[in-house]
Amino acid sequence: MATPLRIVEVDKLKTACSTCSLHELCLPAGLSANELKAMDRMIDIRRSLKRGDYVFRAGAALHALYAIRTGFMKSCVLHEDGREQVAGFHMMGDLIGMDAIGTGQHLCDAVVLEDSEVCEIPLKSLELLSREIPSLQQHFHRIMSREIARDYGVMLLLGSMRAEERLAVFLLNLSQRFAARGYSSTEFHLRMTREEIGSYLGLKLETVSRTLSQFQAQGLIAVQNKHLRILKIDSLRELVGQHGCRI
Amino acid sequence: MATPLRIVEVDKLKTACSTCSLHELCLPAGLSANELKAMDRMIDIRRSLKRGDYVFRAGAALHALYAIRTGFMKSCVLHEDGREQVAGFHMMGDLIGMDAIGTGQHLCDAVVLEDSEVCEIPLKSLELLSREIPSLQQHFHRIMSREIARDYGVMLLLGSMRAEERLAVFLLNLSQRFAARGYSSTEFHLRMTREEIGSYLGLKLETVSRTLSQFQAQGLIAVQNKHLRILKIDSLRELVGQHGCRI
DNA sequence: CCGCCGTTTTGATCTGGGTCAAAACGGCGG
DNA sequence: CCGCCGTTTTGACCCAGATCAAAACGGCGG
Repeated sequence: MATPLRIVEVDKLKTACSTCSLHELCLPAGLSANELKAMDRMIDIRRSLKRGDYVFRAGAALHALYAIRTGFMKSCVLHEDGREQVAGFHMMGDLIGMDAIGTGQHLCDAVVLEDSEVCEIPLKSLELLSREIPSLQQHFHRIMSREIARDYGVMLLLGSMRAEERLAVFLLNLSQRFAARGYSSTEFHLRMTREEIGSYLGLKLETVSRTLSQFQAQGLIAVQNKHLRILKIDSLRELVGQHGCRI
Repeated sequence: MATPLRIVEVDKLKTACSTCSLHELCLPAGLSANELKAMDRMIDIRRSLKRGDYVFRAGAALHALYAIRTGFMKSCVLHEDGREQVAGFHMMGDLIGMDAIGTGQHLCDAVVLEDSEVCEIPLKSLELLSREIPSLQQHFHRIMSREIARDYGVMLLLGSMRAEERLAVFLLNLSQRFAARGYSSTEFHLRMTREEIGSYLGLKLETVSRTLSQFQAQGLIAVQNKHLRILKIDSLRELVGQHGCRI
């Protein structure tokens, strides 16, 4: 919170979607070889970011959307009094910055939690290209829609789940996203602090800590500091299912 | 909750964006006369809906997006156990159904709270036309983005505001939306029950009722049943500002 | 016009999670 | 390798809002 945060450092590097291992997960998913080349021409800046950097800040003008190549970040909306509400955690393959298209101004900070690389996608170019490539257009719409769907899930969580359910949903979501990226679904590092988890889930850090300890005592997980292992994923699912949701 | 809900009744009526009084608020905002005519060809079904009807239901396949011509509705995601979480309230000029583009399936119910008319916008046609009309493409993107931005606001509300702040935000938001549609910003009918307000705000209906009574006792508003008058809008704004947010 | 049923209000009491406090941990810079 | 500072854990206590209960209201169908 009180750590000094550097303004983003720009390393202009040539990027190529066509050679990127994420291109089946990221924006160009499903494009032909030729279409990928067109994407390559559009995305020509890659930025390297260090922990604590901002990708963009609330209030700043929208320059581009950002596709995450590697790393981990959070986006958070800020209270006037300095408190923050984490609106999401983002990892490789995710596209961020879409909140700014409506007004031309970002409404949240995007803060790097683990050294990252992002590809800059100028909105104008994306619009231009998606007029020419229907499957890109469709995929972009799907990505925005999925963000809306995710947000509905978070509302459900914040609006009507108890602390244990929230934590279980959070862990299952991380697990599933790591799995989709080829990592272990049962063992991973939490890149964020208990306070950031709490902010995301509408809980205080003490409650997050206590609930994790409780899950550990119940044999559902093993945590030590940021290292987490899911031992009984089905029990976690049941925990959510009991008073859970259908999404 | 236990009221029997009819499956939507379809009245196929010819619609024309070019003659619709909402076209500066709705999807075709900013289009030329010729472009409006193209929109007219795309939207050829208008549906009349009665209180209690569903525009679409969670799990149903996406057929079209719906632009609200008149009326009022809520969208809600459902728990397995039957409880519901209201994700939003929608009124004329709003576009609903965008949550379904990602998966092709709706993930919430859209329930009519006040007799309504909606225009069906087939997604395929919208995609086709927005490839031809850049300003339509841009406006559609802005609308999706604004939905994301709205969702972030709701997360902030649910994640870190107290009951009074939540209610104040809710009333101010309704006020502002009615004003944008040419209605009074200080006097309007609440189309939803206390329970639905509570669900949206992550509160119980008793808390909503108590907090409204409290606002009334403080002279901030006058409520009788569903009729609401805002007496001191600035005091409401302050209430939010104190521990409030910057969006 | 009456009766019924869903909605709203208000009161009394309870509790999940917040708050305050302090100790233990752990990673990084020197 | 040590010391420091941010993070995490755990305990004790508190309170905003939930829950339970019941009365008042109001609109609609007969």
